[in-house]
Amino acid sequence: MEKKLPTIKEIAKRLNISISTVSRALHDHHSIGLRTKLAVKKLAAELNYEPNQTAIFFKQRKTFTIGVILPNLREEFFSSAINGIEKTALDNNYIVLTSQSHDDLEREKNIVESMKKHRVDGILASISKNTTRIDHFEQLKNYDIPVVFFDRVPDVPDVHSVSCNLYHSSVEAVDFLVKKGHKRIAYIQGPSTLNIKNERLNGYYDALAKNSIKADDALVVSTDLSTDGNTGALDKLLALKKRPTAVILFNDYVALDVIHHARQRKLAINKDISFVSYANIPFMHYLETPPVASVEQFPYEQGARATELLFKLLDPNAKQGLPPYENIVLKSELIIH
Amino acid sequence: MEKKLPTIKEIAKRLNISISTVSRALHDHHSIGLRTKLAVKKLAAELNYEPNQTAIFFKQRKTFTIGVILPNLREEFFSSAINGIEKTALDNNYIVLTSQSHDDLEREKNIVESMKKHRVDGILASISKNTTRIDHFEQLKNYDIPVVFFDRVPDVPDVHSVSCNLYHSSVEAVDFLVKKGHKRIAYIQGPSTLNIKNERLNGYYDALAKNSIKADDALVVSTDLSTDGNTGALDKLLALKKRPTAVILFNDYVALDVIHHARQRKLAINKDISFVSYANIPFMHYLETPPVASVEQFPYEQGARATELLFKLLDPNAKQGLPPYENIVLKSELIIH
DNA sequence: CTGTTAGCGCATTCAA
DNA sequence: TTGAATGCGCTAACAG
Repeated sequence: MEKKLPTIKEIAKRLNISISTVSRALHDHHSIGLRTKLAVKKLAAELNYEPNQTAIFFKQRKTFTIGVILPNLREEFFSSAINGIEKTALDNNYIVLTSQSHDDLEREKNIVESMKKHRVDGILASISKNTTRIDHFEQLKNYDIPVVFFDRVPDVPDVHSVSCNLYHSSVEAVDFLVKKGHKRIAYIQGPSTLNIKNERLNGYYDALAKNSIKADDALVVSTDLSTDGNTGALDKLLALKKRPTAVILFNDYVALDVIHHARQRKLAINKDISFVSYANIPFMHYLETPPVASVEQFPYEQGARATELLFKLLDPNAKQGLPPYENIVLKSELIIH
Repeated sequence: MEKKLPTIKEIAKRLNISISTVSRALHDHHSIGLRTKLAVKKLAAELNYEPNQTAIFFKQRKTFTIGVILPNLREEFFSSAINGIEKTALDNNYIVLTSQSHDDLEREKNIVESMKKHRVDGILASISKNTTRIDHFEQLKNYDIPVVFFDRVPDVPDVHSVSCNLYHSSVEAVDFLVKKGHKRIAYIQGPSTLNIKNERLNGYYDALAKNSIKADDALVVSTDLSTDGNTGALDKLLALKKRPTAVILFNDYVALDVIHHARQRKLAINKDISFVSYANIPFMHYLETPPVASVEQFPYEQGARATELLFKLLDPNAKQGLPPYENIVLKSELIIH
């Protein structure tokens, strides 16, 4: 039942010329007779000829495909990043193979293997929260598959990356809250693996010091980003004799759970307690009581920049002049709502 | 700088046997000597041999890749669908190429072309709201690329599809509101292209009749799904002398805008006005005043079922017994919150 | 049980 | 300006 698609061979036969002539004609090779060229193109159009990309991929050792590995697509942060990636990729005639790790390291490894098998030309990755070692990415060097990490980047020197520096916004966040009159400012941090550089927490501590507020270790709690972890973290803070009046949250998804939970515990949000968060996803605006401020991390730009960097790495000409490892750092912004 | 990966040729040379013997050994072909087989496998392991998939794709005329075309990934509805698709695909050793049409027909066409070029084995699609003709999908028949539509399916008979019948839930939704005491029940419908079968509206009208409520055309308004369209539709209803006390909304994304807008207009939600919606995305639970009920459309299952159907179409053995066009219809469920 | 051969569709080097 | 020949890595039909 196989349909037989036209090939250059077919065209060559019909025109009684050689395969290579057809190939050249279709590629507008300089040394080709106008007559034959036109004839070839005409017949090609008639036959509805289209080159078999799999053959070309095979021959060129390129698939014009980039793989994207990220924790999940459910979070608007990552779907925005995908938009930036897709845009840049499509502009370069590349196509995007996306796969979700669901924050599972084993899955992440499988995806890498699968993408390697499929011979993607390069990979963009935002690592899972359980990824501490990146051997599965490192091995790709043996296959000439460059990797650019974005947003969730591993804390090692010898990788390419695009990320957002959250330090200054973290300072601003505390400043903002202090200016609003808050003195007991808590902080709910994420898993340590995503926090290695600790920009958020360092900013938090530095800003407290700057504002002459004594840091209180009881005010810093952790979540594993699960709903239980998120609400549990809030509960811990609410159990303190001296409750915080403001809480800085690891990101907007933590914020969703925490704000929801605070409502259920009958707290008057923005009165009893105020929240600041990270990510600034548009969705939050639908909440009746969104965080009073959120740190914009520019997912679209991160995705786009990471893709551009990957293309630079993929370009054999430009490759020479590149520094061994490029680490692009965007500046986050505190957005007051 | 090209790294040279080991090939079966290389293995053959080193072992002084033929290429085909190596190939067979690696595939556990039955007629192969145990000694040679082990030797081959041993060397293959040592050399870190991995078959070049692009060569195999080329030879087998298969890429083990399925393309997914959908309006966007931002909506949790579609990212859930992707999860169902990814799961099923990965279980079958397929990989998923996803692309967003952003509800733009031209883009959708480009994606189809691009996927065709990349020789995906099959395509899953949820069409854009501007897609009225599906020639760009139809032509894929000439390339033996089967297409299965899901959720947003074109209203033509000769396609494979998986969708969710919303009629009964629509009736239930009205019944539910009537039972709650509502008599003026409005309906905000989506673009006509996504509404061809009109299951929502038919259910609405039938249920009104069943409950002896006279339908009022002024209570049925439309949105193009943009934020302005959504809020404008509500405004139209609020401008009526006799305002509705309940509104059924095309989907949860319309609901987000409408509920937000209603709040801004100082309406007491669930008191002045109540909402019922479609999609039942988990995100809505974070709202302080989510719709009182929502119709579950099972995106994950739709994705999974559509993928299974696609694999059936891809399977040359099973293909024989298939009906020419399969249209799987799931039953939606009204979920009371 | 193993080797030989051909070919998938195309690009490309070498000859003419 | 064109053609012939080669090979990319692998599978499989055929032959021994």
